[in-house]
Amino acid sequence: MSDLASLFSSMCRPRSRDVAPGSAVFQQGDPAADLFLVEAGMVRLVRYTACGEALTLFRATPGQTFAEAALFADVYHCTAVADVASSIACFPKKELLQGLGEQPAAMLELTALLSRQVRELRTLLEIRSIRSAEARVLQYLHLHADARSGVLVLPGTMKEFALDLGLAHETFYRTLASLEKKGEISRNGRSVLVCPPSPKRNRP
Amino acid sequence: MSDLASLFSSMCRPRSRDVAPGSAVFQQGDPAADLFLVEAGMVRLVRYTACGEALTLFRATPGQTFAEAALFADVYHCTAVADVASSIACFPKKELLQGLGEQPAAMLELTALLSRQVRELRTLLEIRSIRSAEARVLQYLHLHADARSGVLVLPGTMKEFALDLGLAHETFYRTLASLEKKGEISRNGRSVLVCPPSPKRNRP
DNA sequence: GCCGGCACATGATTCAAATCATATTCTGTT
DNA sequence: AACAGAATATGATTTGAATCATGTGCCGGC
Repeated sequence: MSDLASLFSSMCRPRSRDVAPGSAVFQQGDPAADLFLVEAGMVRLVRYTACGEALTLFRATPGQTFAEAALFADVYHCTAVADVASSIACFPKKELLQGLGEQPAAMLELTALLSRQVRELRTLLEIRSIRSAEARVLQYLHLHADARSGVLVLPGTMKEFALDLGLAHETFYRTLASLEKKGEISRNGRSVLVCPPSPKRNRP
Repeated sequence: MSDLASLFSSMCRPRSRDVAPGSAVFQQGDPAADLFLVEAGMVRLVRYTACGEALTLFRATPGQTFAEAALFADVYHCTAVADVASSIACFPKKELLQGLGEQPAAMLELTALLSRQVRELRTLLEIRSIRSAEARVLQYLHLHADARSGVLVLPGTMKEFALDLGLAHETFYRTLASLEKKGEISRNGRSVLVCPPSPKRNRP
């Protein structure tokens, strides 16, 4: 989604690194030296509480960057572990900061990207507070479908997608089927057409 | 939370503006001219879909900024309405952009703030995907309580707080009571002490 | 000081989504 | 081509949070 990846790549050449399943990319408290991009596999960010419990904060999947906050911190504030064998690209923080300092345009672009991310995340949070599975899915579709055509091609697998929506995948399948039966959408595999007509009035 | 407010204030003097209940601060499609800070009341950001339905994207409460994305857009991408009489501060986008351009330090600070917001929002999303009310509340408390003392003073009313967690307020009251009975926490009004002992191992 | 409204609190009931189970299709691999 | 594994899909059952109801106590306005 976020094109932090290409922004980073434009400013420094990353090193590639393989991570064995179960091993850590970095530990909470380590000096923050690099930012990362998942190329394959999955990396989970966890924080350990005083109780010794592990709390998952974020799951980074291929194409996603993680530890962006390292740019502005001395040490990593959480631990990154790979549950499955993964491949990641490492961008040295120093080089990125230097690049940003020299290229105000890049800095501005980074700020714009982050700002867009904030907006997107807030939207996701708002969607998550919709109780009804049907309303939630419909809301998401409406917000993300192409405004003109009403078409949306679901990125990744539907299973992952359901997880992003905060639904069990079974519920997601059922909901899509139900929406299609009601004529709210029509589907063709991963491609969904959101039906525009029937203007309703609801102001929650 | 976010100190975008003070950053903005340091760079330009805002105009204050009162908004009548039910009226709009700006409309989707209007030229993006200002960023805003809620001083009193509440402003709701909504987007209208092709179907004519209104979708709430975000609720800004006193102290929160909204339409920050206006910095990087030509037009507002959503509509801002006040359901109750509200008072807002308006920061001209032009002045902010100029200020940021002249003060690289301020730009860097803005970037850091946004980066922190992204992290916080991701954490909230991760918390929201925890099904069990008890686990969800406990997770939140662990993440936000003071690391040393384990103390957390709930901001705002408990009702609002429950909403942030994505729970019905009744469920939140019950959950707190249940956690206290189990000895996981102890409470004194809005001040909660998270009990640190009993190290457990769970890696979801 | 009285009253209205709201936060706080808890009990009873409902209901929708999670879960468990099972089957089919698809995809990639040997 | 045969196979394993995973995604897709749907049915049956359970569960736990939402909802409805009701009550208490606190605070601000009159």
